[in-house]
Amino acid sequence: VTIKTSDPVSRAFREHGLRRTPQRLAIARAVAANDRHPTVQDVHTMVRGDFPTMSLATVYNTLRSLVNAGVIADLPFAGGARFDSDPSPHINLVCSDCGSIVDAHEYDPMLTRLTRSVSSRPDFRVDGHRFDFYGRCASCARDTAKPAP
Amino acid sequence: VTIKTSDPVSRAFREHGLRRTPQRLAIARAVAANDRHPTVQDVHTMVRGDFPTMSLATVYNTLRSLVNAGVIADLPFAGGARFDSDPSPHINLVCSDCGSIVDAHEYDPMLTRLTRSVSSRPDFRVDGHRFDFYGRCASCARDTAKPAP
DNA sequence: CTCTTTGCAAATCTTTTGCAACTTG
DNA sequence: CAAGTTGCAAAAGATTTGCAAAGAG
Repeated sequence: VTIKTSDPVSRAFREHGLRRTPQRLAIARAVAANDRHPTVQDVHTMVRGDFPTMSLATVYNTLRSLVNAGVIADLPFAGGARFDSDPSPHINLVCSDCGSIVDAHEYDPMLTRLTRSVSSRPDFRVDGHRFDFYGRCASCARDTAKPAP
Repeated sequence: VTIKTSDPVSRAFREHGLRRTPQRLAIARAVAANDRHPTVQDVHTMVRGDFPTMSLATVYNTLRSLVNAGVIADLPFAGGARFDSDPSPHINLVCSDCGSIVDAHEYDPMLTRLTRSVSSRPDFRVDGHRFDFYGRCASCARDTAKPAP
């Protein structure tokens, strides 16, 4: 299989010394191309089209590698982990009803300052972060507003 | 069993319409008295001294009720949930080595402003939050600094 | 008396691991 | 070649659920 060597995913693999197997690249690209914060199952489903024999364990292992390399971020939830293709500081708006997770970038400057500040603490060496708000997205709030008139 | 009716835990139960069974009060007090962000197992162990027959399922169910009522916050992690007796906005410093979670309150004013700001969004109804930094605590950073000289 | 909670066991789910065969660097 | 990966199946945990008995309001 010929593999493009110049895209962001390939570059990230190079920089982090990850082996560039077709499966791993497909998994990394699937997450990178998806801003819905997919679950492991989601990723497996996305990739299965091109790699029908790929096992769920491989998806788990690869996602773990990518998280350890800092290429993506994982967001553990009670019902299973979600993956965020953007590991830089931003807020996640998490809907408890429909499970949607939307990035809010309006607060990035504030969070960047905050991260810098916490990173300079002598008593803690920062290497990751997570900023979540939980609640109801617009459409779920609407649904709940007038359920049984 | 006679139950004090004036402490914060009892009050929270009243306000949220939770039944005040001895088991539930003990679980709530165990979490309230612990600032280490205990796991479900931790809570079970703490309460077993007084209630030897209490099952893990009861701990799970009760903690869920308390989270739903907003009395405590849960922090899902890959290895299981941790519980935070302080549901108000603050930063958690999570050590990836030893698993310690320490509250950092220096940033509370900033987070309170941030929370107010996000809460006023027309497209999202906030009812919870989570602000984590991951990395190494002082003592784990020290251990890693000179492992094999 | 009614509805909730408890305790125990079984069931579900998510995530990790052991291993042999196969690839990548 | 040597070390890292893949697939598959089994294992390990974490969390939930079904039910009958007990308890709270």
